[in-house]
Amino acid sequence: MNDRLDRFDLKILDELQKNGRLTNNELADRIGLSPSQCSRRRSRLEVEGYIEGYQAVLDRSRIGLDLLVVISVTLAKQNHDGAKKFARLVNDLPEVIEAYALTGDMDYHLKVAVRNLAELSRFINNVLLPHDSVEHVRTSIVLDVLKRDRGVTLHIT
Amino acid sequence: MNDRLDRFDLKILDELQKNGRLTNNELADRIGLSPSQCSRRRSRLEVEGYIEGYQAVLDRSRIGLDLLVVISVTLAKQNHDGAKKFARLVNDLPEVIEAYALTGDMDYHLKVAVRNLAELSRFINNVLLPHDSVEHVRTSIVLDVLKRDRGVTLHIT
DNA sequence: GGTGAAAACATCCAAGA
DNA sequence: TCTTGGATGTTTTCACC
Repeated sequence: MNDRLDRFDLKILDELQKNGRLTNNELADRIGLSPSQCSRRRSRLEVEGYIEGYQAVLDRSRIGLDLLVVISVTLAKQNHDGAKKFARLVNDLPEVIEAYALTGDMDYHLKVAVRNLAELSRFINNVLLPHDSVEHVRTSIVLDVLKRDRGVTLHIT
Repeated sequence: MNDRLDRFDLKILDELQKNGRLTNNELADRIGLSPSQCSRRRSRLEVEGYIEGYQAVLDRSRIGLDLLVVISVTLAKQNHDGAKKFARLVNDLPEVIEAYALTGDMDYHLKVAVRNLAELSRFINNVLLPHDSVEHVRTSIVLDVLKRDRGVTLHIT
């Protein structure tokens, strides 16, 4: 699995999770390797798929998306390809940031960002509920973000 | 709110969400502005807080974290500063990627990444449940990721 | 795993639209 | 006021050690 990653590779991944725009010079300072070595290792980590990409993280509320909600969705059982249709749906909906299929009764979780309650209401009643495959939804509003996604913790020896 | 963002700014944010390591030259090609203009605007978007940072996105399963789970946590009601203690706890736990306080009965949602079921079991029984403030947990395993977080959709005029 | 040099890039400033 | 193009220092990357 990560047998091919030594402690330098792990440190590079760790630093790039914290700041994805670090230069090879800055990486070199932080991990104690030459810049060219960092360049080569980083490029390898990208090519071999350890690094899937780099993302700018935006302040959602700064651009008007003040409401974050988690919507639990139950799909109708009868419809056999309802799951596929639903997957296509959530991928096409710009309000949906993340979507997971889960074990348990409430089959799906959607993380959704909208401007306000009016838009949330419109999204649920005019977009989600009318869809064939959707049987039931339960909406929970995010009151507080206790921990934001800053990547995984890498156990560096 | 975003009155101060014209369509070029929005396009820059959009492109940087998709690829956070775009150079100003690449940005310039994509949005039709000079590289120096892109540099200036990007720096302004950073300083003014529209861009919070840049993150490398890792392939979790490639580094051994094959299990993604959503844990719904109910806190004990009596303990008045249980919420604060819980917030501190989840921030200290490396397994927890995201944590939200929600409206509704199941008060908190944790997104957790672990190596396997043994580690999940250890995390729930030896870490989460023994904590004072935690009353009840319900664990849902992520069976499928329908949509990954690639940032929000910006409505560019 | 490091070095050095060439090419690409970021950033700043003077000047134009 | 917003934008451009060129000057200058940095960064990336490659061949080579």
